[in-house]
Amino acid sequence: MTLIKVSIKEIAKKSGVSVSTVSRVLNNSKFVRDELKERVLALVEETGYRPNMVAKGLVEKKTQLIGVLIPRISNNFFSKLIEGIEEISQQHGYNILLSTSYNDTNRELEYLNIFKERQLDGIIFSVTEFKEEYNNFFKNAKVPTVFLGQKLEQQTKYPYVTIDNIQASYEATKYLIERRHKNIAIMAGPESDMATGDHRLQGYIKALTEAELPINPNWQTRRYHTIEDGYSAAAQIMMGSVTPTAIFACSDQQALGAINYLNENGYKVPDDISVLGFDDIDLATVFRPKLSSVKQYPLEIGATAARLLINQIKEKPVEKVENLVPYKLVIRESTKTL
Amino acid sequence: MTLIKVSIKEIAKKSGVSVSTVSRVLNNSKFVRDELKERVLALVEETGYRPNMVAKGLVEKKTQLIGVLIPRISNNFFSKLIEGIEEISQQHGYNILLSTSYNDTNRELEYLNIFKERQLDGIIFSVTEFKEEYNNFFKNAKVPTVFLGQKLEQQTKYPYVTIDNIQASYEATKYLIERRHKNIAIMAGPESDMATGDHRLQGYIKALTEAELPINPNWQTRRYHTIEDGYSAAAQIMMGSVTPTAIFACSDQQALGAINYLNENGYKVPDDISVLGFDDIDLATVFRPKLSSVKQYPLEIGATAARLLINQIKEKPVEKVENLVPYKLVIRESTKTL
DNA sequence: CCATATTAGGAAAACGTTTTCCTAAACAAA
DNA sequence: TTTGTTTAGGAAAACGTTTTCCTAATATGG
Repeated sequence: MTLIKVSIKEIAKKSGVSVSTVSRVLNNSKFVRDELKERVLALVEETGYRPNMVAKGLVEKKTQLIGVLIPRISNNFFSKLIEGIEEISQQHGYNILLSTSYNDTNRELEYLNIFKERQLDGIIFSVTEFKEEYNNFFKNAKVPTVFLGQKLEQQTKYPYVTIDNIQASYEATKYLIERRHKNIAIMAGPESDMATGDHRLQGYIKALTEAELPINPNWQTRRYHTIEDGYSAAAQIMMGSVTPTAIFACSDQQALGAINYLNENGYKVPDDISVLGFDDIDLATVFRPKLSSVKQYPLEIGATAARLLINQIKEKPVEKVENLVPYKLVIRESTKTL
Repeated sequence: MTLIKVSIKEIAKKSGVSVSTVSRVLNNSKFVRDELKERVLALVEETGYRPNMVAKGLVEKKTQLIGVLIPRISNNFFSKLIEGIEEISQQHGYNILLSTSYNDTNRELEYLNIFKERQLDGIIFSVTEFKEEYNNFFKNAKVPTVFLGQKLEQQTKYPYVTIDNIQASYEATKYLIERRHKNIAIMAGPESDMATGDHRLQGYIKALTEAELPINPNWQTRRYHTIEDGYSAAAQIMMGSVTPTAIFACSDQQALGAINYLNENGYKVPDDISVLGFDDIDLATVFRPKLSSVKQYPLEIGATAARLLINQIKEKPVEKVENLVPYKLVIRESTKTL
């Protein structure tokens, strides 16, 4: 801010009191006569003076700033997450410094170092993959931190918030099984993504195993959560001689890509094949057929993370390391009973 | 950051040089002997020392931080915008402080004041409506600023970046006219939104006028850019005795809502009625019919804004106040020739 | 009325940097 | 030699706050 000339000194001089007194008035200490208080306040009003938070931060050793590190912002799940984080943070007087990594390790580490240099009060870090390099940072810098999506390996002291991906996927698969599907494919997240890759795959396998259904590796794909990858994953799955009657896509993006592929290749959804998505994006209900999906509440996840972080910053004890946010299976038109 | 103990003083003491020398080494001034330089650098490496940017900011009077104020982040247009801003900012060593206002004036002003207190180096402000209150702030604080979407009233000194909404809407409407549509409705943004409300409406009227087509107020709605509002706007438009053969929706959200309404009420898109959207969201191609739309490049808009802002911060002269980013009419399946 | 406790408010230190101002050494020029 | 000019690097000021440490004045208790 180039031209914020007025400092606490001016206010002090013009109102004929000391700098300390102005500070006391501003931080409403009770030990100031009403007369002086009014004189100071009048000048603050008149000049439009606002305390310099950089200076304040330097002496108080806190910046009221929290760093949010996510893979990318233009993914609606993450932007809702941010919305939740921002809302709670703002209520508690914190602002957020936004950083996106595109899952690039160097960029992640770079931002973590920037967070350190900038003396941020806390970090919310969305991790998709265990990377050795993280541990090094968190071992040295004792910053209040909340992880999103999953915990960091061996990092038991920091809380994390996520949905129970294994259980959610288990329930979703079980739902399909209960609707008499026996040949169920899964389109999981990429290998690098533990939560939406490994974990959801685990839940799927658990449900199939429990129901004593065969597990067919040809019906498992690991791809990115994009429409294109959903499309190609569906193509791969439908290539075999035996085709599944249901596909469980681990994101709505993939589900939509899959439905596109299926429609283009003469399969009717859900008559020939059911498709179940994950996330329940806003647009799930405007598609035809309306998409069945495992609904997540990213706003709630973000808000929870922010609350946990602020508690840590205020040095309240960490109550729970694992914080699970609910999810909900929403059945619409893209799945049917066999 | 609670436990970043090591400061420049420690480094100075341990390496047996003065604080000034350490600072000089860190900012690679040439007037330091190689021997000392190496000693200092070794200690920096060993201790993992990182300069405190808060202190640095205080003396240098710059924070390397830019404030971004947008209506909401969970709208894909804005999150892409941020992506563009972040990319450029990061390349130039700036971080971004993210603030969302939900178009609430008080919240906007609150954030502007926070930007001031935090001594931000610059502001990118997405404005949808002219509000008197803004001028007051920008009159007093001479901060580098770039406006997004449109200029601030009478605020000629600050650059703004946007697409030419009037022209884009004019061309879109003209396209429909050329396809022999004579009865064309428009679903514009809310009254409060100049750019996607007023401006696009103006372009539409201009095209109709030029083609000497009648302008029917019953075929103009002003609603929010949501699926629901698109749905109800379509309902309103289709209520009259004469129905249009084409609807120009000023957002894809509204277009999708409209298509939903139309489908549910027995109209086929595009056979009975054409629908043209705006924005060209990622999902435009996965809908059936694939959505025709006026494509915007929010990433480019964000990047441009960031570049303009950084130029201002570096005190380069403002070259152009109005900065127009291209758009493109993308015709797919939801519009057809009569 | 005196001793003591409380209150009001100023001076100055502290926060962690950069930068200005010096001084001393080294070197070049006369 | 002497003088002047670079160069290297330390001491200290400055940035704008909060907070600690004082001191003086006032209030309280016996």
